[in-house]
Amino acid sequence: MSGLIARRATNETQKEAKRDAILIGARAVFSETGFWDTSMAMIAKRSGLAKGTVYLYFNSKEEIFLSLTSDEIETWLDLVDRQLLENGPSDIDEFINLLLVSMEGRDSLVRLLTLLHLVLENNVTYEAALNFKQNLGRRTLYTGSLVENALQFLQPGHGVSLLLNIHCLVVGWGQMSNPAPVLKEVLERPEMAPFRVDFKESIRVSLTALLYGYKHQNRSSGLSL
Amino acid sequence: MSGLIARRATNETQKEAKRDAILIGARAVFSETGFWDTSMAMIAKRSGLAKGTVYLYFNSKEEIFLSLTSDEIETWLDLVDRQLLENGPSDIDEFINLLLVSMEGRDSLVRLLTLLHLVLENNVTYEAALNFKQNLGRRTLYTGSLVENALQFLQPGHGVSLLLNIHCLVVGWGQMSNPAPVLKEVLERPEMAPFRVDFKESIRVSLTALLYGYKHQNRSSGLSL
Amino acid sequence: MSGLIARRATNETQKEAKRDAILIGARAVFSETGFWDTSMAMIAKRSGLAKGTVYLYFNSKEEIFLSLTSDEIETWLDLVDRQLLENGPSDIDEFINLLLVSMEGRDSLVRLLTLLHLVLENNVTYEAALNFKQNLGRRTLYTGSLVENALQFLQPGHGVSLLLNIHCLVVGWGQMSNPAPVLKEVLERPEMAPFRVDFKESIRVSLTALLYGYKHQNRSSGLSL
Amino acid sequence: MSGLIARRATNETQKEAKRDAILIGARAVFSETGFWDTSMAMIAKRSGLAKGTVYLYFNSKEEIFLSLTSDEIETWLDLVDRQLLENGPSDIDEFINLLLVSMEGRDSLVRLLTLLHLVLENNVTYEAALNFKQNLGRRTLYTGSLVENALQFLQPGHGVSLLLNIHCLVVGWGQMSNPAPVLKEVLERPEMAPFRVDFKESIRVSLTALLYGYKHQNRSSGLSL
DNA sequence: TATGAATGAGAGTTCATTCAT
DNA sequence: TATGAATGAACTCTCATTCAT
Repeated sequence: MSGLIARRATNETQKEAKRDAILIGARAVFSETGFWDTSMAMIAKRSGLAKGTVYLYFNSKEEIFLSLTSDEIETWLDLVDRQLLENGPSDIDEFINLLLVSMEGRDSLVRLLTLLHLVLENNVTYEAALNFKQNLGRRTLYTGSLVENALQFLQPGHGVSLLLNIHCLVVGWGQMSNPAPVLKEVLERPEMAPFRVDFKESIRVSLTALLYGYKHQNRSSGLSL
Repeated sequence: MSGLIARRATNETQKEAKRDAILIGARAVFSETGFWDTSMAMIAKRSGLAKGTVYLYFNSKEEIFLSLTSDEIETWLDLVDRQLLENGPSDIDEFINLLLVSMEGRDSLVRLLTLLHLVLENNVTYEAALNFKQNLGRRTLYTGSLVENALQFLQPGHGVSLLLNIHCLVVGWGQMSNPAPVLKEVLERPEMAPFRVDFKESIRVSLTALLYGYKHQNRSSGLSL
Repeated sequence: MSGLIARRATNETQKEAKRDAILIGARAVFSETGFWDTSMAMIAKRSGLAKGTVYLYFNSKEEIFLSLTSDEIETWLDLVDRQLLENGPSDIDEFINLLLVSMEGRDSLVRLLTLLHLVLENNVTYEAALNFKQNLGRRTLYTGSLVENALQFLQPGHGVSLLLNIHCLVVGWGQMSNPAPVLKEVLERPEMAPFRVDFKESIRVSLTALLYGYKHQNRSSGLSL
Repeated sequence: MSGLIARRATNETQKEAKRDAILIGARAVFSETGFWDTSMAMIAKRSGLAKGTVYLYFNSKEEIFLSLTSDEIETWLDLVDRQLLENGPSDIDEFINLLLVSMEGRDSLVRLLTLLHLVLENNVTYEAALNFKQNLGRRTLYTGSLVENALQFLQPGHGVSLLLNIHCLVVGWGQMSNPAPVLKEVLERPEMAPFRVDFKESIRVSLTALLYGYKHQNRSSGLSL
């Protein structure tokens, strides 16, 4: 009996392993070749599977992307949660530091977030989109509540708003600080200095102003976020 | 007669007119079909020209996009400049109102900015990228200086930084508030309410906090942006 | 059943068969339409395959050509070898007869050789060129040694040189004796008589003089080829 | 009156000059880019004329090629004629030397001859082909007769045959000694040594054997060429 | 479940040729 | 006569997707 169950479990495990193999392969290829220039064939080859097999697990390149992004966001949120619970930052600067540290070495997350919006425009089924959004929605609500705990001046519900705001900043500054090769070359010209941007520093400055602004507003009035 | 586009452009003015015809066609197709799904053939057909003719004026779909974006940004900056000079907003809320009004009806600008970063990753020559950036760079520096005049608490050079910041917010909130069709459907579910976002309102809130934050910082200390 | 080409080639033999089907189709189209005016689409259609399928087996029209040429040359060399071993020609005239007989009905070989040099100028990868040359190189060295056996007055190594010389004559006279349609029409005019050329006869005459010349030189002196 | 004639003459001269400009431009582009990869647009640009203008003088790229080739062959034949008349070579080796010297620095002639046969397969009108062949035909008959004078063992009419034979050798060895870039790389491998070929040396060896062979045959019998 | 051969629509791009100016 | 803008057919090659094995 336990043998049977084990065998079933093993099969499930094997399927999970194959899914993971695809995701791992896809992550590697995306980061090397860029999302738009990678084909399903490349992902299959990198995963050590046949093209047809990949289609047994994902309906499209876009859904692979979605799954990958979901994982990366969750991992990051897990880390943020842990830090919020452990370190209990009590002021804005500590909170921002915590965030910035949590983002270190997560270039690929930034890249994925940057693409996310556009990837969702094609080849994504309702089911996949729903699943993605519900997962992350729940996850975000939870982290949002932790954020509200950390930053006492936030009104209820504004933890999530802040997270969305951070998402915007990450996407916006992420794009600007990771220009395409041609642009990079252009930006190296001396007159382009005002438009060269450092991701971490930009996030820090914007977020600092934003949070002090919120705090100030909430103190001086009941202005809603 | 002058309104007609010449069958055969024989001077610079007529060529400019033909270029514009292509840009107008392209804008229409981009907005209906989305950038990624429009082909040069579609642009040509919509402009009433042969495929080969389009290639006489632009090297690629991407360069058409760039030209279009450049035009739209400039038109918008022109408007902002005019408003700043005429209305001379003297406080943050007036400034933000001016900005928001200037953006009304400019959905296509938002859409273009949202794509800009990714479009630049393909088929754009150094020359095209340089031309684009230099034009806009100069333009932005000018508007930046006007902004500094309007918001006296800004340090020199921070006008441009603020414009970049606004760019980030526009891209970030623009993406979130214009979800792809599948996502839109998903977001209509009741539990998704916290993630439904209104562009104008979100920009207003973020920008307000950001600017009050800046002002506060600059008043209380010499903290650099 | 074995004669049929499998819908889907699942093993090496079937794949070889499909490759052959493409080559057969290509040969037909080349000879009807001429190499320069045939497209991959035409080859695909003639082979009863989809365009994409042809690309699974060959990287370009040029590589199909190369493969075809390689096959035809090898078949011809095989025949020459056999004849040399069986008939053991012992004088120049017998040798030349043997060669001429071996070329009968090989118009397509002549045509291919005539184009070979130019086809190699485009779309041929190093690998394809290397493979082609190594195969034929080995093959030629072998036949060259048989030729040396047959014509005792040849010095070691001169069998291959003679084969190259023959190649030159075949290409040169092949071009002249197979003029393009317009030229053919022009050559029919009476005053063009001196420039009308018969392939077989021209080869015979040139080769005879060439070989008697060699023989003479080698007898009277040690003059190297 | 003379003014009118002069003006007409000038116009004719100008037309001739324009024709020449095209030919000079074409020669340059052909030698840099190769015949197959040059377009009419490139020839026009290089000649400093508009595309349409080129079509006023030539019907196609191929006819430009033909005209160019005709010129180069004639120039070469002129040189050979002069040498034959001045130096009056009386034996085979002197004759061959004369020929080889006359070919020095004429790589472009060799290249043109190599392509001639294939170029004639497309876009050449009957008139152009006729004109080409008649010109060169006459020219060749004359040089042929001079050759017969120089090499006394040649029968009447065999001067032209010899010239055709030389044409064959030039084309054949010309192709082999000027391999396409890929082939060149392949031929640099050590095992390819037997297939590396020097144009001048190969021509000399082949021609020597050929002529001694002819001479020998004609002495010992009445065997026709 | 896994494979990878086969498909074929369609994208980008070029260029000989025409013809309004 | 000269121009060069405009054309559009044609070509190569890719790749998501299917499906026989």
